[in-house]
Amino acid sequence: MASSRTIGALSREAGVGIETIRYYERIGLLPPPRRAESGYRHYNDDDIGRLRFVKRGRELGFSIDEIRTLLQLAAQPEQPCAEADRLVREHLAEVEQRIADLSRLHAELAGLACCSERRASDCRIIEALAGAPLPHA
Amino acid sequence: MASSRTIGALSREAGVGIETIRYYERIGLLPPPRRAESGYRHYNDDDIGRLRFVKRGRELGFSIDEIRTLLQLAAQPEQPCAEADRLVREHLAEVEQRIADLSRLHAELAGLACCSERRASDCRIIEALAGAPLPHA
DNA sequence: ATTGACCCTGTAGTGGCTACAGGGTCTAGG
DNA sequence: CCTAGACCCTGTAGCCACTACAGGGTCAAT
Repeated sequence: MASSRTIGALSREAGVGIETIRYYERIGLLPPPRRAESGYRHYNDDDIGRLRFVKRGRELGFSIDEIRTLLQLAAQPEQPCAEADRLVREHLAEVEQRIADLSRLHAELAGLACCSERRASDCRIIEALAGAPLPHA
Repeated sequence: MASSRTIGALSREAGVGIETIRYYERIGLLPPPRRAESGYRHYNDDDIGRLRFVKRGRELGFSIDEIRTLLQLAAQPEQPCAEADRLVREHLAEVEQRIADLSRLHAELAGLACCSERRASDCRIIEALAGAPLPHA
């Protein structure tokens, strides 16, 4: 019930690296925690919650700035959350775009991987990169 | 037939930014070109080819170091191209992994975007980030 | 008293560009 | 011949989100 922990314990509990936690504090994403006389940081349960929120946001692909906004929204429970919704939709569109890009990429790469036995002069990979005809065998 | 162009012309022909071309030269990805007395860089047709090769490689998602390797392979036409093939297959696996990751992400985000009219205190987005129960409505 | 795990600050590096600042050069029009 | 404006040069710093030190201090157990 002490609910006070050093940065190492917080790191393990939240699954976020120590250096990353200090970085988040430096950029103002996490508030400066209480300090012991030694100068050691000490975190309480709210701090874990906040850090987990940040971690989850990063896993969902939000930028630090977007997470900053989401944290502010979370702290104002009376405000409507249209802003959060907008962020999510925007992000969703970006993810869809990236999936589409990667799928095209995948098709292109899949068409290349097949020439281990040839010499580089005939290599379809090299040809494709060089912009050679590549008449589809 | 002069086949000599300044960096600006090369930039337009290859579709690569001027600053990026100078950056590629600085890191040794492109060889230093001939210089006019004024100090201006002048590029020939081989240089466009090489730069286009690099551009295409980047578009296919290869790292600068991978492109360095591919360029070396392309310059040794008698070598078998197993190495190029390995690079492509490795890269293909990474792309597949990223598509899978993004697809999971997409599903998660899609499940969140739907609460514009609520207040932040009930917002499923905020809840999901905070690790709240989220009992699926 | 010592060991070793932990913590501190501050700085520099990563990748792949991109954006200046502060200058020099070249060319077309007047 | 002069000037405006487009182009080029070098060198450095910034971007994102960390990550990795270096060089020190603290704490708990033995």
